[in-house]
Amino acid sequence: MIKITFPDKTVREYEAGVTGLQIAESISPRLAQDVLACGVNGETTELNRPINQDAEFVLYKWDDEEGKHAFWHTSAHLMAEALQELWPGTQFGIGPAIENGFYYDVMPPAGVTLSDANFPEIEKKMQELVQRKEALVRQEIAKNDAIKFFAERGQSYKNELIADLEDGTISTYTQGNFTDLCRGPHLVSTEKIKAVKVLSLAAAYWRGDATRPMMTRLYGITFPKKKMLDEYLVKLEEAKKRDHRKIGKEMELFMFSERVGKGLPIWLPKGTSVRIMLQDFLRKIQKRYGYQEVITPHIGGKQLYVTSGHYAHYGKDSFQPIHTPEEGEEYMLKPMNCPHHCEIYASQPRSYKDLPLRIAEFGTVYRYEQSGELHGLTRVRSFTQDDAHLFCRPDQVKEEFKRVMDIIFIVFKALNFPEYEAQISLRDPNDKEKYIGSDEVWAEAEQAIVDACKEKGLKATVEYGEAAFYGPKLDFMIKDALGRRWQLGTIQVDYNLPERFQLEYTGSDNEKHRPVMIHRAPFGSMERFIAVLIEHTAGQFPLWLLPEQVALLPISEKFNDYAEEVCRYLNTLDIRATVDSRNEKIGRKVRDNELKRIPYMLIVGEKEMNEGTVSVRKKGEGDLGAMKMNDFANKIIEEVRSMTENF
RNA sequence: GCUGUUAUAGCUCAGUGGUAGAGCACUUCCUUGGUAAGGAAGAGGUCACGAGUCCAAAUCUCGUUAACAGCUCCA
Repeated sequence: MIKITFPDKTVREYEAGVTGLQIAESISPRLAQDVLACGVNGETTELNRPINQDAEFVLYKWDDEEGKHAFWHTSAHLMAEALQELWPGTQFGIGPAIENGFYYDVMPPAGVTLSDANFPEIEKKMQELVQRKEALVRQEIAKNDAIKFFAERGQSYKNELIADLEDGTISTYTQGNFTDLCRGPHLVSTEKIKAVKVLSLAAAYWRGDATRPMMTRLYGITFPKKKMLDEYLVKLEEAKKRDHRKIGKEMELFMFSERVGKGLPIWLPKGTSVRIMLQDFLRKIQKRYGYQEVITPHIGGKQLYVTSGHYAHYGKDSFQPIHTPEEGEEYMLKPMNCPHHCEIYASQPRSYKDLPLRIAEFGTVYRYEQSGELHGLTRVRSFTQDDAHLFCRPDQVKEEFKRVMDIIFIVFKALNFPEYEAQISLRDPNDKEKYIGSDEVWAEAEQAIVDACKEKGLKATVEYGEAAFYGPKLDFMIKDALGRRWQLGTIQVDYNLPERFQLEYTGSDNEKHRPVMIHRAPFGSMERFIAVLIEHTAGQFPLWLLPEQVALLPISEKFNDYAEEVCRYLNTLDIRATVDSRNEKIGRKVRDNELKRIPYMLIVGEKEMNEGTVSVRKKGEGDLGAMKMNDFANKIIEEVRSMTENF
């Protein structure tokens, strides 16, 4: 007998060799039906693998990441099986489960080109294969046998993968006639896959290497119930409606012009208004946290970037230098604000008593992003960072770091971004050559970040090898409407620039010391932040961010005067209201755009005029009925206050 | 940058070798005061740009530019 410990710490005894499925059956038949995979001592495995010794045990259903993962991973195999049947000779690369579904990189046989026209037949074949209720059979295989097996089937990509694996750790999974090199885990059989959809197709380099052949990547998603697929597809459609590029156009927030250039956003009046409100909001907080705002030029002498080291690193991959009529004079568009700020620091002698020095700037920078990378407002070639550089003593790093985290938390809270992810990026411990600075300072800085997160109770994933070459960092990520992750807030510790710019301060010991620099941007960039904000709110910004909070619609021109009067009254209370000029003639005509943008609409006619009231409609809530002007004004003031007072 | 797809009215799109289309939006007039009203009339397009094939190109071919999806990249 062996002891099986469940997550709630209860322990049950089973015969040695019991499988996860049998354990599930012993609890309830319903559970046995729903369960997809199980965890044994922290390792996710198949339900039919025997358990031979005492173990911590957990069952994974659809709602668990591990369950979904196994489900989609098996689905990837199913799709591969379908492709093999439809186009024999197809070579397979890798086919993992991803956040939403799975993909498989394949190389169709010569002469075959896959397109979305093939999706229906692939789906049909997958469904047909599901009907066969094939079991997935795991087999441990010796390296040489594996190589021979896949070589016989012409699967050279698989053999390249095997070459990197250690003998004794190699396994395959077979369902029907399809055998794949795979670590698992999988479903016991494909029969649970009830709904399949091939979503899209794209090219991807083999192993992400641009010098290697380009494979066809097929994305798909599957569900245990047909209804779930339908719901997912509806959700996808909904997400597309929230796309910031679409809403930005509709709301006239920003635009692009082919003649101005790709990746160069142009902020329209309404977008500019939102952006200024956001900047003012952050200014208010930064002032409280001891920041001083500066303004620096959009270009800098080439020597500035030679000094900073960016010229050597990125010179060729940036916008090229600007030349003046004078021979040999070169300027570069600034790709970041740090060097300018370093010059500010260096402009006068600094004492330890002056530190930390916090220099902030809404600095517009220009980066030559590859053309295929450009994406709405989230990836552009000219953007404005809500940048700041903190120059501090080494012993102040942790404290400053925590203060920056506070600001980021305030921002996320004020804008209602509860679902951010935090990532600590540290050095690759095996490749210390890549990084600048001594082991000690790195260890110290990394520890400071980890400690700061711990002390602030922030859950962050740690990624090794993701640090910048000049220091470790903490990034905050938010997902857009389609679940793509974008980095917004960032805090980075930098030992490189102070060194390169020979920055110093005089310590209490009357000796010169080198300050530590912290780069930080709570929004990341105004462009990206607003893009994500649009997608999260579907364009319905918080009240305090809006260009106008209230639109007044007179039912007919007879009531214009009353509307104007109400408007003036609201304005005296600092409530931004306007009579919608498009509706002066006929009050009923309301443009979709106005309805999308403005949270409150007041409709006035004879009844209201006589009673001194307004008919209130709130976006998303509909008709709130007639309200006395005072009551309405108080309601708005209360609403705005409740959102802003905690900042 | 790479692979693929796309580009027609302000917006969403149809048109696939033979005189440029619809819905919404816009302008004017009529009707109606009530939350995306109805009717009539009208304006708006070198069909992204440049070459080529053809009697004839929005349509076919090539190139350019831009956008979209994915890959690679992101100081």
